[in-house]
Amino acid sequence: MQSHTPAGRAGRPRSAAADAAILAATREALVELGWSKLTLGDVATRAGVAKTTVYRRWTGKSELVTDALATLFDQLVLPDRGSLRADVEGVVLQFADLLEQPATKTALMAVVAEATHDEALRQRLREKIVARQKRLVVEGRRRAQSRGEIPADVTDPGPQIDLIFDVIAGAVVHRTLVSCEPVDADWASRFTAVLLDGLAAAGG
Amino acid sequence: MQSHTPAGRAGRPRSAAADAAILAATREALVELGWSKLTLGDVATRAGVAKTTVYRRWTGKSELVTDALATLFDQLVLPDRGSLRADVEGVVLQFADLLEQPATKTALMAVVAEATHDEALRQRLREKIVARQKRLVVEGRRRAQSRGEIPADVTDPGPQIDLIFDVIAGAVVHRTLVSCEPVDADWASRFTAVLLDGLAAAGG
DNA sequence: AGCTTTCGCTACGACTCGTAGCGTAATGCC
DNA sequence: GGCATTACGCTACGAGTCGTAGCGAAAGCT
Repeated sequence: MQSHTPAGRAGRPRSAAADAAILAATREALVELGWSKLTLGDVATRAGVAKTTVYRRWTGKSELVTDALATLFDQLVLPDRGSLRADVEGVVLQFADLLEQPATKTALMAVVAEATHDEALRQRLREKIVARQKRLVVEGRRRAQSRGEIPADVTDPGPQIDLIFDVIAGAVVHRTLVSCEPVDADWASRFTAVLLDGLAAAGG
Repeated sequence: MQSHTPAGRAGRPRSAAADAAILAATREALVELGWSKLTLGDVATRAGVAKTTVYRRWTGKSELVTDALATLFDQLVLPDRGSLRADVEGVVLQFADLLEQPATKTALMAVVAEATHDEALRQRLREKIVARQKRLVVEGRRRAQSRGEIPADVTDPGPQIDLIFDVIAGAVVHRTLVSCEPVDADWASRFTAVLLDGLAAAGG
């Protein structure tokens, strides 16, 4: 949200129900209208609140959509499927499912586009989406190490984690949204094989 | 362009100079204003033409920006650096340079975002960008085969070409625009190693 | 020449923008 | 309970953009 209710603040507090209604209305409007035709006035009407209530909490369309998008990405989890390979395939398919949702794909690309010339929005995107989802890579690595599938870290794992994250997320996004081809079980299997074999051979 | 001059058509032909001026003005406006603040009226003013002239050739902002974007992507070539590994690193760095240009990054993401809910625009994107750039992968493979670095095709190479294209383009785009980290020589080297070793081990 | 099409220009109604002002509702503090 | 404070819904506003229409003039094909 744009502003948490300051602790010990006098006066009527912001309605949490209004926050939720606005975010839900934003996701709904993204599906029906897409980014460019989405208006904050329309979102307010759908949410059953006044337009001014939306503007009191978010400074603009970009910020609102970013927060609505974050609620969608937080659906992602890393189910334990028993092996590194199966875990990666699982997260690839799960991410692809998320990108199949019209609200997700429209919002993600539009926010990234706006962020290219808006430093504050870039920061928001990093905090609420990138940093939160990178946890999946960290967790997957940790699990694979505890299973003995990959060696424990000897050097700083940061760069490798970044590389893996960009390759997985980038490839899935690109195939789904730019090439407009489906990410099915076969593609996920072939992609995972290339990634894991490449990491094993190249040594990170 | 939106409409080629029909052959053997009577009357005054469309000005090719106006086409070029409009596309150049669009690239310029994308840099300064980004997608959401770019208006066709402003583009017309910058190009030194009337607003109606723009609307006669392109049906909307998305189509115009897509064509302006295609002129930027057509800068990409595949220099022969002597080995598959060097060729891939070269194209990765070249693509990263292209995405450093403000006009490219803003336009690419915005067009993809609009394309998620516009089938005609998706088609235009595939024709003018995706299909044209996939040639780089095809050419790189052909060269590597003629050098004997990889075996000649036994099965249909189509799926592998698609996979390679999405992994390369996706990873570079994601690192540059979503993670907002630079694609330098070190990253390109590590990425290329993972990709090529993975393809060699996984066998496509 | 004569015909056809494009060009620049102006104007138009419709829409969205983000903000301001009002009276009312809901809460914390005393 | 009463009061100060803040959020809320509503209405209205000027500014800006949208995409289109109509006009006379310019430019090129046959």
